[in-house]
Amino acid sequence: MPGTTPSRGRTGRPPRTSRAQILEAAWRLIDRDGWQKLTMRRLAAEAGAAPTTLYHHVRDRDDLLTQLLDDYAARMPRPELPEEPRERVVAAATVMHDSLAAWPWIVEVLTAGDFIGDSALWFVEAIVQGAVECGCTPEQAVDLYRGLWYYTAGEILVRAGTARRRAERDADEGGVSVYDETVRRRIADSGLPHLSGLADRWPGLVTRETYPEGLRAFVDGLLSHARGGAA
Amino acid sequence: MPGTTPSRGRTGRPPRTSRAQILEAAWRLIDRDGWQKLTMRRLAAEAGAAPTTLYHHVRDRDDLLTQLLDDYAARMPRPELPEEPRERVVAAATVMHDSLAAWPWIVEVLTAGDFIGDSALWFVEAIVQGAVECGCTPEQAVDLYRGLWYYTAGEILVRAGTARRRAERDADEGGVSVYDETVRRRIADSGLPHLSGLADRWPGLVTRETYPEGLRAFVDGLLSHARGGAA
DNA sequence: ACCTGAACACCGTTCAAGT
DNA sequence: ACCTGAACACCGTTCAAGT
Repeated sequence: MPGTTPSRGRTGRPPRTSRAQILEAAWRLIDRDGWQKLTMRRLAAEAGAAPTTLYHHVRDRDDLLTQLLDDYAARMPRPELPEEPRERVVAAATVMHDSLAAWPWIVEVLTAGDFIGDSALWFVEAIVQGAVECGCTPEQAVDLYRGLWYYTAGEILVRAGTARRRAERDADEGGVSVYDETVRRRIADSGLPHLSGLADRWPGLVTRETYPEGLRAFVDGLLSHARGGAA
Repeated sequence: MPGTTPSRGRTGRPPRTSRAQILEAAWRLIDRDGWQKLTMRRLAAEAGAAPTTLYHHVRDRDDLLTQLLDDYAARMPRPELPEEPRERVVAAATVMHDSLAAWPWIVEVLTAGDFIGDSALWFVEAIVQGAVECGCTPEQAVDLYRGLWYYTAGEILVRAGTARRRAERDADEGGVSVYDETVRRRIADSGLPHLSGLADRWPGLVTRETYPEGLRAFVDGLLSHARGGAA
């Protein structure tokens, strides 16, 4: 659906390429073809401009990705968070996770490209605040945030990779997953007692959604260590 | 140092390109120029062959990366692990982390490309075994492994990205880190009370090595949840 | 069998030239 | 100002042809 944001005062003149139009075309392209297909040349075609025109609005490809990131961060939901500090931490991390899981490529850009968008700093604040209210020192609160971010980013990247791989390898076939069967056999043939015993159930076990449980376990562990629970 | 592994029975004949020679050249290239520079064409040049020759030994670029992965996995240290099951889990995860942190690109390939190499399955086994001996069900043990892997992969990817970014942006400058100063100011100007209060210390706080502490906290949290510690 | 050059269909980016 | 075509220096991969 092009032209969702109408250009005001449209005349007969050739359309000028605006920053907003470029970002709009980029989202359209990502939606339709996946973010791997977001190249400067394809984006230019989608926006109806010459490839070189883009360089009047973005410094380079990295800058484009950063702008897309900020655009997305500005759209992220900002729900009311629970008063209770531990629940506040869990809720903030969950929002962060769910927002990013919808667009795993954002995390790839985040880790490879630039810093988190300013408008997404609020949940860092929420997590640090919750941790401090739970009795953490500022250092411990930042460590807690970092741990949760590593866990969250890793979960999204690993699961997105697995999902893509399964989809690619099973694209031709119908019915049973060739990918799952390959993995099952490798586990079964590993000669490792615990793994091979679980081989038949492995594909099911590793696709279960376990982020929320892991998050709560991690938060509890980090808070109890901060309170002196560690050796 | 080319030709570390001498080709047996060298004659006057033009050297045949072997799988081992290709992998050797690939490691040399990665060591020297970074893994981003590992292209088929550059690899061919490094190996002293035509680009097209590579396709006799690898199916495509993905296959090359998978072979490099297996090559690396086969070299990973396999230390004796502690008897005590909780320490066994921690030790196995630490080996996994330290091995991969030396070559963060491996994790990128792992998440984007193919499954973990067969020869690296032993520490999955070690973690699952330790968890079971701690009283976990097989499901819980696999969940625990997955959680630790997400945390580990995320830590490596995020920190490698930050380090590379800082290095790139500070390449020209000497002395004070421009990158650190940029981040400091963004935190300070965020208007978020806890974050802006920490702005001056932020660069130091987020570069600290906290993997080991986070790991122990996560393991404790997961084990205590598995024992019914959760709500 | 093993290797190759030429070719195809792409990239990101620069820059002088057009309006 | 804003946009462009031509060009540069790359990619991964295929394929018919050479030895």
